[in-house]
Amino acid sequence: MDTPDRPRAGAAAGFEDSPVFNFINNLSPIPPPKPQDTSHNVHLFKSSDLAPVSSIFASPHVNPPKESKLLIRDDSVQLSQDSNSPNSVRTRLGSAIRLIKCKNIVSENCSFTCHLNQGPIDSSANRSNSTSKLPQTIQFVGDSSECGKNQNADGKKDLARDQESIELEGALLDHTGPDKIDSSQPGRIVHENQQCEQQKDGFTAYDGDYLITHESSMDMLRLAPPCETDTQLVNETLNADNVFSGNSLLTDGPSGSYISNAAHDPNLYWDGTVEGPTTDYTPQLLPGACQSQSVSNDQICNAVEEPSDHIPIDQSALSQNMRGMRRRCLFNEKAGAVNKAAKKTSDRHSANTTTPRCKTNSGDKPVRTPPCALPGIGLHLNALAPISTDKIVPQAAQSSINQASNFPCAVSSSTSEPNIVNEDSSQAIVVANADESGQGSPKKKRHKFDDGDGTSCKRCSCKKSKCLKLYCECFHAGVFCSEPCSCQGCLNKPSNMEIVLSTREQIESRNPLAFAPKVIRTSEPGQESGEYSNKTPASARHKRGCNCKKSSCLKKYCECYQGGVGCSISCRCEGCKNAFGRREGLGPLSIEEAKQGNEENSACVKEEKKEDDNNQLVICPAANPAPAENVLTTPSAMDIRPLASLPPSSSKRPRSTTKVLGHPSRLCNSQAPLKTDTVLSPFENYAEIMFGVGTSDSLKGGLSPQTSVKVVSPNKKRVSPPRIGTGLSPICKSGRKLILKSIPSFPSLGGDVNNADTKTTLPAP
DNA sequence: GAGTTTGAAACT
DNA sequence: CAGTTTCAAACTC
Repeated sequence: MDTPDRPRAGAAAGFEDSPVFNFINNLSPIPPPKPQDTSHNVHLFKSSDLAPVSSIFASPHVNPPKESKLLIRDDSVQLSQDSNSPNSVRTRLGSAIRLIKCKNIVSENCSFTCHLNQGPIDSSANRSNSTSKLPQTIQFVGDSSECGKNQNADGKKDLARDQESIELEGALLDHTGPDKIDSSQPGRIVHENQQCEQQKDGFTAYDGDYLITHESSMDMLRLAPPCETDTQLVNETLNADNVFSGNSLLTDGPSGSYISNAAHDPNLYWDGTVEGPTTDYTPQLLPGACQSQSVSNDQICNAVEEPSDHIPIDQSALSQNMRGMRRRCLFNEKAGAVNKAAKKTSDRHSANTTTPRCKTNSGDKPVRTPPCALPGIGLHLNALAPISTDKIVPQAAQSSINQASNFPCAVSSSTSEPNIVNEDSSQAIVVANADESGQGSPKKKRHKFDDGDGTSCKRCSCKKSKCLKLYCECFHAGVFCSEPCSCQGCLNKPSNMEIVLSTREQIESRNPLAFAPKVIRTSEPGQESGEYSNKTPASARHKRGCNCKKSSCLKKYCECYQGGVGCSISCRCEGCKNAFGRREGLGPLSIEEAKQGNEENSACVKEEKKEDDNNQLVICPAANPAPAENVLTTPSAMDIRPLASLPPSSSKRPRSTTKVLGHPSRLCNSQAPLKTDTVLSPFENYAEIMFGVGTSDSLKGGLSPQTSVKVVSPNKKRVSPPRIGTGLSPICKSGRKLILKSIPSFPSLGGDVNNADTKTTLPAP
């Protein structure tokens, strides 16, 4: 390909002249020696495997439970200079970090030419000549008209379109170790501008990377077999820094692992796997040589699981990769099913690649993939299962937010801060994948996937609301719907970000508290277990109180009960028997009463048994509706409630280790006017998805319970928590939200002066 | 799994 | 703001 201007690694230059090199150049790619390894790989653009573009577009990336972790491989992502570009948007969906050049994503003519090198080059070189295949060329020609939409003169992009573009790009760019083409070779995508040199370490040896460059001068991406046309490409694959012996270059690495280095030029590396429509790609910026290294999950898996398959790994090269390796390994470990899951998912994906997974009918459930969490949106996501707060890629999120919010993309690439891929989110996704096999009823899924994390998919089953109303838990929670959802005609997808955001704004305008968490509770397990002496957690609070009539606040119909908090003055319930605390001077429930109430839920009984004697102290937090002051000043009172007393099967919100969204009590409202402490931004979770759930360094330390205490001081001295833009309280989510200030929301709530402290660089709306 | 109940959300 | 309708989750069978 046409990359005359690309700098070449010095080593590569010298190597170029070597006879071996020439020989290699003359060699045709050979198919991967070990097809069985392909199970870990995703199909690469086989034309048959390629889903319709629409399908690709249709697949959101948030909360993608089905997305194999192979897709989540951007262990290290760094902002490049490109990220500074207004056009550059990094989104983090699910665990994947995506650097997106919005503008350049799709070329004007929207055509992609992909040259796929199917065969790895055998390091032994001698054997390479046997079964060579010609590189496949795949061209995608999109609707130019639509493509044009992406590039509005005013710079405003159709968000959805961008999303599509992103996804499309991701799909195209994601290189894969296609099972069919090259099982072991995760392709490598290189942004056209990249002058970076990509190389594979000896460990991966395989040089069958797929280089994708923009075909057009601007935006086109091309997959080209490095060995094919031009020796330059091969040379590029050689990294001066790396010990890249000619042999290694030729070495066929079954694992197909590769590491791309941007030794010379901070350029974008589009590093991802292509897996049909759901493929998640991970563009990576490699600002520094050898600093950014990415190892695909499957590669790692292979390395870990199937060492025997690998050619002896060059230690030095391996060492370079160790970080990524370890991380991924750790990831795998956490995943529990780890490698197995990975394999399964990989296999599944492989199988899936041949089948269009997206349904176009509104009635049909579109295939969703993170941030969810995720994740995918994943993100989330969907994904996004338990996302650790400490590992996030805020920049990406910011970019996403900006884009979504029509904010000027002002992502600062200056962020030297290494973007840490949210391993946990990845993990979550993996777990989700593992669970994927057990797709049962929505309820089962709900419980199964429910991590209690507000960022995880709520597994809604909306039919008429299109998941754009508060009826939809996902929407309400601020997460994109994802695979586990059984909703119909869902519009709560990253691809519809504009709609989603606008709808949210609309709802918010009607009711600023609409998206406020129903219950806010500390996420500290210890706190919930009555460990309140030192750690006074943020109290569970009522947002607005329930209005129960028949349930007597003893069932999950009752928000309060569901949130594991007692009813408060703000409630309008009748015959309140809330085990967690009755409304209005009803006085604390006796243990018996509480138990009785809990026992109405069978699940609750078990937990009741777990309660220790301390329960008596704990049970009635809200029972005595303390004066507002008390509530504010003695937040711990409500927190005292034993974990056991939580609504048992309240699989969704109340979880010991997870934050519970709750109602800011009226008291809170009155006194602390819901200023952020009690209200989460409606966009918060979306932001989390995109941001990767709050992850500022400050947060990495994790907000200790003490932090929460600071926010709501028992001394009545209110320490304004860093208010995150939209009423985001550190209390709410263990400090995961600090980065969300940029998110426009809750204007009414925004009285907090702390807003000025926005950590994000995004301009407020 | 289908139908019912429930209460929040949305609507008027 | 109150009353009604709509909606989806929770619940029951």
